[in-house]
Parts: sequence; structure tokens; C-alpha cells
Amino acid sequence: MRLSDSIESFIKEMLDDGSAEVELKRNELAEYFRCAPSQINYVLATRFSPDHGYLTESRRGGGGYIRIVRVVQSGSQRLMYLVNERIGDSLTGEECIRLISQLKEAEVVTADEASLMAAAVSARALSVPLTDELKNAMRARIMKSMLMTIAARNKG
Amino acid sequence: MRLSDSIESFIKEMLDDGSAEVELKRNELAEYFRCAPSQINYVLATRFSPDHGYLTESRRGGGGYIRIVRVVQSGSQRLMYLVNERIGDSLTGEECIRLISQLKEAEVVTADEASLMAAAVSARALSVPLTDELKNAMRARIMKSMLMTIAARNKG
DNA sequence: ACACTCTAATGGTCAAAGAAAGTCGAAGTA
DNA sequence: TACTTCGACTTTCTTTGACCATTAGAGTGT
Repeated sequence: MRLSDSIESFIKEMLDDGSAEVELKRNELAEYFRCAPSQINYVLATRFSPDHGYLTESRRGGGGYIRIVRVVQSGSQRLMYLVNERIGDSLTGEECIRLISQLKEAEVVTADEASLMAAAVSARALSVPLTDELKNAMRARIMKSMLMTIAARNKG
Repeated sequence: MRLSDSIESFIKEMLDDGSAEVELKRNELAEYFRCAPSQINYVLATRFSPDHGYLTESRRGGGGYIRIVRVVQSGSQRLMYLVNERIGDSLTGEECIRLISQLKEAEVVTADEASLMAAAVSARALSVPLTDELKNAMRARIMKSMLMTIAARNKG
């Protein structure tokens, strides 16, 4: 069996033990598996990316850590669909507005949250000297990032 | 746990015990935690800055002291300050996080809204091929746009 | 009393060392 | 060809120590 697979299983077992969140020390884990510390990063990048339904957060320096949060659960299917299928690399301002109001209609987000989201991808927010293509690429990314966050909170 | 975190908690506990103000002796505190006195300055700079919602004032010489005050501002005061003075043309990701968590602490936004905002300006959202400078400029704009939306709703 | 100086007691700054984690290209493997 | 693994180098956060700045009060001379 591959090292990466072992590390993946190890982390997933930890996640199954109750909480949907786990905190670890990169160096300790690498030591445990007798591999290069950067191997852990590889596993995180290939098996615990947002597309796989996980968020990771970390801190360097003394007392540093890596935290992994599982965000995909039954209730978030629709959101994950949006993130993975509906939204591609690009989204116009209008498409954003349409999506956001659908989410509001469906009561996935509150009205206040909907306006916050709209503000984040508004023309005003993106009024920097960039091509429309780049702006729409940014919109897609900003939307995905926010939707992932909503999916994470909706897991209960 | 990190030393800095311990010192931070210690000070915050003192602040929670009633008054929104605390006075301490740098050397005594350093002695108590068995660390270099300058460590206290580090904690103040990284955890009790104005962005974190605190002001510090101090005096040297015999009978010197350090006073830490938690700043209390109304929601709209804080929003105005942020939009008009604090946020200029550029904001780093960390600065965004700090400002957002202050708004949450001050109950200007809900926890859900705070994570939404953080998601909008996260590195994940802005992982497009742009210079850091441009990204930080975008962060400033996105933040302002969102904050103005919040300010608008708080009036109605 | 008064003014002046000296000194001990504080706190401040900054650069360097230490302690994690991140990146990325090269080499290995299936 | 695509996926893994490694390790040299980078970045970020923490901790310390040497040196600097300020202040209150004691001592001294008039």
C-alpha cells in the first residue's frame, strides 16, 4: 500500500472518531510514518482539498499545527453541487446575483447574508483595472469560497 | 500551548473580571511566566493592537506600568472608522481576518456572516494569477463593499 | 526650601536565533 | 504518463537578549 494512502486512512480514522475536525503536528505525523514532512502536504493537497470536501488551516512557527475540517455532509449536497458542477471557472455578475437569490429563496442563507455575498462580488468591489474575464474568474472563486463556508456550517 | 497564548489568556481573564481596563507591571508579568520582558511587548503587539480592539498606554521609570484598555465602539462607529480610515487601498489577508473577528466580537455581524466575509477575501477565493499587491487591493475593495452593505442595513 | 544631579527602576526596540509549516522541482515508481 | 516521495530552500511565528529611553526619588550644595 502506498504511503500516501496510509496517511490518508490514518487521518480519516481520526476524523471518524467523533468530531469532524482534527488537529495535528506535521512533523510528528511525518516522524510517525518515517517520511519527509512535505509528504503530509502532498496528502493534504491530493486528498483533503476543498474539492474533496475538506478545509485545512494551519499555523507556522513554534507551536504550529495543521487543522483539517470535514465539510461535506448530507445537508450540503446542493451547495456542493454548486461548487463542483454548476460554478466553473467563471461567473458573470448577473449569474452571481441569480444564484444568490436562489439561495435566499431556498432559505439556505438569510437576506442579510445574501446582500453580503452580493456585495463581495459586486462591480463596486471588483472595480480594479482587470479584464472582464479575470473579474469573472474572481467572482467564481469568491462564490465558491463562500459557498464552501456555508456548507461547512450547515453540516448539523 | 504557546507561551504567548498563555499570556494572552491571562490578560484577557483579567479584563473579563469586571472592568474593561487592566494595569500591569511588565517585569512582574515576565517573572510570573519566566520569560524575557520583551515577550510581553510581543504579546501586546500581536494580540492587543488597535486592530484587535485594544489600546495600550505605558510609562517607564520607577512605578512604571502598562495599561490595556478594551475599546468599546458602537457598531456604526466601528464600521465608519473601518471604511473611512482604517481600510485604505490595501489590506492583507491577516488584517482582514482580524478586522472581521473584531466585528464579530462586537456583535456587529453574526458568526455566520463573519465566516462568509472571511471566505470572500480568503486566499482560496483570490487564488488567481495576480500579484499580492493587486490581491490586497481587491481585498480592501471587497471589504469596503461588504461593510457598506452592513452599514446600510443597520440604518433601515 | 530650592535647584540640580545621579541613580535605580522601569518599559521599549530591534535583530538574531529557534521552531514550526509551505513550496517546488527532481527523481523514483507503477 | 501520471502519481509519489524526498529534500533543499522559503516563509511565518515565537522567544530571547543586548542595548536604549524615561521617570521617580534620593542625595547634595546653596
